[in-house]
Amino acid sequence: MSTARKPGRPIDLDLVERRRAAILDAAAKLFAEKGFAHADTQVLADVVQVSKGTVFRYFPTKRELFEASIERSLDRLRQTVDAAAEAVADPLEKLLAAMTGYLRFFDENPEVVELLILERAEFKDRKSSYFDHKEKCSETDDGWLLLLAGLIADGRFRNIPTERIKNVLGDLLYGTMFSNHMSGRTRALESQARDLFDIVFHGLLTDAERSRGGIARYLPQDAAGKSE
Amino acid sequence: MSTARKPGRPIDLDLVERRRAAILDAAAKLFAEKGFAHADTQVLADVVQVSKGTVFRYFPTKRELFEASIERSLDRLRQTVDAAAEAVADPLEKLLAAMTGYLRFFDENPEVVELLILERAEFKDRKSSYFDHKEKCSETDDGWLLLLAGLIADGRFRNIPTERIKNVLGDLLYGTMFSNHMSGRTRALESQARDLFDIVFHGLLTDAERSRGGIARYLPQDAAGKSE
Amino acid sequence: MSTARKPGRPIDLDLVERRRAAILDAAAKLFAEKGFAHADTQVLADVVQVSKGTVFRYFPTKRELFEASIERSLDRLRQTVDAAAEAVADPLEKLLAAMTGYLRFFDENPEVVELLILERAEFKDRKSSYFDHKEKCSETDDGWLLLLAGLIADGRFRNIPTERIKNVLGDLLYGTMFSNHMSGRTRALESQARDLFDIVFHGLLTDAERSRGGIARYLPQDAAGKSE
Amino acid sequence: MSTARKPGRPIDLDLVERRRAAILDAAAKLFAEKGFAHADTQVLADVVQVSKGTVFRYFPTKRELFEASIERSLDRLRQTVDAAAEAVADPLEKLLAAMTGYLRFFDENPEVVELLILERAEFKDRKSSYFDHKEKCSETDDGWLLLLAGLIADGRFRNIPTERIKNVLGDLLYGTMFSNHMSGRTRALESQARDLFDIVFHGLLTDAERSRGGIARYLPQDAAGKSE
DNA sequence: CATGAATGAGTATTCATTCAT
DNA sequence: TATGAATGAATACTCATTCAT
Repeated sequence: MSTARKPGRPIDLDLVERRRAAILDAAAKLFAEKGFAHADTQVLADVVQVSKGTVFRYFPTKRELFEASIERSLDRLRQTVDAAAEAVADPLEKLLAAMTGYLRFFDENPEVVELLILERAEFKDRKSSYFDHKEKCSETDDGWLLLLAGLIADGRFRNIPTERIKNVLGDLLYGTMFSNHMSGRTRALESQARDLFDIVFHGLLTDAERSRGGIARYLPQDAAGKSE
Repeated sequence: MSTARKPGRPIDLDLVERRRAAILDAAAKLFAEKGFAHADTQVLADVVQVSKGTVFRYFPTKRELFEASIERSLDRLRQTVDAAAEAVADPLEKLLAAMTGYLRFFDENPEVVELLILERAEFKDRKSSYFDHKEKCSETDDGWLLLLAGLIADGRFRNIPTERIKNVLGDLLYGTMFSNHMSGRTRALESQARDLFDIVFHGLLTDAERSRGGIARYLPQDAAGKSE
Repeated sequence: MSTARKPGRPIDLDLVERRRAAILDAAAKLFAEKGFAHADTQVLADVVQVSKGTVFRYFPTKRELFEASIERSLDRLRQTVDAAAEAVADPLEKLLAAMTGYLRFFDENPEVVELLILERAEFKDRKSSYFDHKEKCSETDDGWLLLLAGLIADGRFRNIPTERIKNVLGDLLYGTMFSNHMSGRTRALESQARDLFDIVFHGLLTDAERSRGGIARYLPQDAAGKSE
Repeated sequence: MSTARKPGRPIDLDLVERRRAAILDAAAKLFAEKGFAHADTQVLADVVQVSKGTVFRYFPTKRELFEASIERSLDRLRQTVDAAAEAVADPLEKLLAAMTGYLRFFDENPEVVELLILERAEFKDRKSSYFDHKEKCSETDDGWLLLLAGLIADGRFRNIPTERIKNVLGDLLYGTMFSNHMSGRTRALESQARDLFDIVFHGLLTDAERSRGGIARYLPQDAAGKSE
């Protein structure tokens, strides 16, 4: 186990990792294209140029293969979004960059959307990997909540509970992403993002309407939201 | 020989309609619970208390059965939303009521969300019934666009292209609905809706930040949103 | 039961017969086209413009319907052949006419060949209607044997057992008919018949070869045929 | 790494061939007995003592299994006939041997007749394998036509177009074979063959009748056969 | 008598998973 | 460790036949 090489055929530990990745990538594409049930492991094996037996050595069941490929995709999503956010310094700009990065990731990796759909379609028992992943990240890293809190403290965001902001933004992005994918929307991503951000950041109401009391007046119970 | 009555057993048209509905309702629940492939037509027949043959008399293929059950669900969604909107007169209130109605429908009929997911998972070739339905309704009835235009004309909504508003609100609701369903969120629907509306109608930014120029300053190109 | 008409709606006894015939004719075509299993009684009912129930009133099972339609076809075959034979007086000419009539019948009614094939394919237990029919006719009417005997007595045919002649001619026609149908042969029927008759009536051998002893010399055992 | 030997379980090519043959033979018998539709693949698998899955590994569809089993039978027919013909030297004797071999093959392998019938009954779209096979063999090998031409040149056969002779003999055998099978004829094959050959080689007519002009006088048009 | 809605038996095919080599 | 042959569970769909009206 040391760095000292043993005689004979070297054990290519790296091969294992490369092969695992190759299998997962091919699996993601195959699942996305064919659906879970119709994705034939034989086809997968052919694509990766290993035998079916080998695929099952790496992933003992088709389901585990599927879960692993979704996990890998979500890791890449997180990395992409984080990278986009880290490229800028200003908190608000960071938020915008992250949101755009999120939409762009799914735009460029449409098979990941399919995986999310398939997971729910096939494994209703299991909690969605997407939300599971999201939750886990939140537990270990409340960076976005801090960022939102900072924006509020700086007087740039209205005083809305940060958790709530996070939820609404998350839902908006999630829905936009799905919507884009499933409806076949083809608008340029950047332009679409700007329109969306304009509305959610500035709100739909005019200043006049807001000063008149905003939507609170129309909501069934007046225990509505009290902000700012 | 006088009347148009043909010989033989008369047809009970009402029974046909009732049975069709019973099959579709049972099918929706079964599909939602088991997924498309694992929903056994024999089980369905047993539930509805008819023979398998009868099920296939009504719907010649499992797929057609599925599509019909989704169609029926979407019709019910539309009716629910329309009814909610028509209960109030003020345009803004109408909009809020419709949005709440939408979320409530899926909250009360969670199997419909499953159907939407299943449809995409199984029939990637077919355009999503949801968006198809949406599109068809838009073609024949641009009521919501008119309502939005009215709100803008009245100075209550900022001057944003109505189509864009509709898209963003649609995506927000779509995402929230999915999100609620898949993440198992359990918040009271009314409370959640109010929080969501607060953000999207009033915006996230403070008045101070808005008067400073809003988010336009942070967006990659300044062709951003021009409001009010 | 007399010719005296009773009051009220007349019972159209003829209708029964006409309908029976219509069903059988349509059935023959349908069976021939689709095969036994794939011939749908519903389709048959639609064609004849009666209900499925009515079809089953006339023929209690699909199989009986099939047998009846084959029986009807074979009756028509017999009539056709008999008519052709009766049109001429000379015995040899009669024979030739009958054989030509046989081939022409199947040429003009190809669906009958299909029925013969289907019967064997589906009902291996039952004796072939064709041979059954042939046998029955032979029992009641040995006209062809008499005719052959006459030809021999007249010194026109070689002295071969008439039963044997009948068998060989029967097999030759049966095979030619099947062969024509299944291989899609398109030669004009008359020309083909003449070629065939030439060989079977005159034989393949030259006079020289015959006078040398014919084929008897080449046959395994010399108990061969002793003719003339 | 030196030899071409791949890792993993080696392939037993011989087993594959033996198993293929076993499946085809069992299939031929099963089809012949039950008919195409009623031949259950599970039963076949049980007979061959493999799993149903294995049967489908060898033949992806029931139909392909059927076609392969018919093909195998026709290959065996050809071999049998060729072997019978090659056992003798004299052309005429060769012809007689081949014809007898043909009849004997079907006598000893009655299931092959059933396969031919089933093929037509089930797959009306496909050209009959029998005639297809026959055609293919004729294309590559006109041995029989040459043999007939030789017999004519030698003054043993009348001068009839060889193609025509081949057709008539083919039809006669085909019909005799079917006839034997379907009518349940039980005569000793050799005896039957001799009777048949006697007629077709020597003809039905007496010398006297032939010298009087043969059948040409009785045929509708006198463009009949001109022989010898 | 006629109708046609309802029944339910019968079967090819796919593909994850195992395991002998 | 890699291979790929073998396994067998699981399921939509058709259509003859029945029978209530």
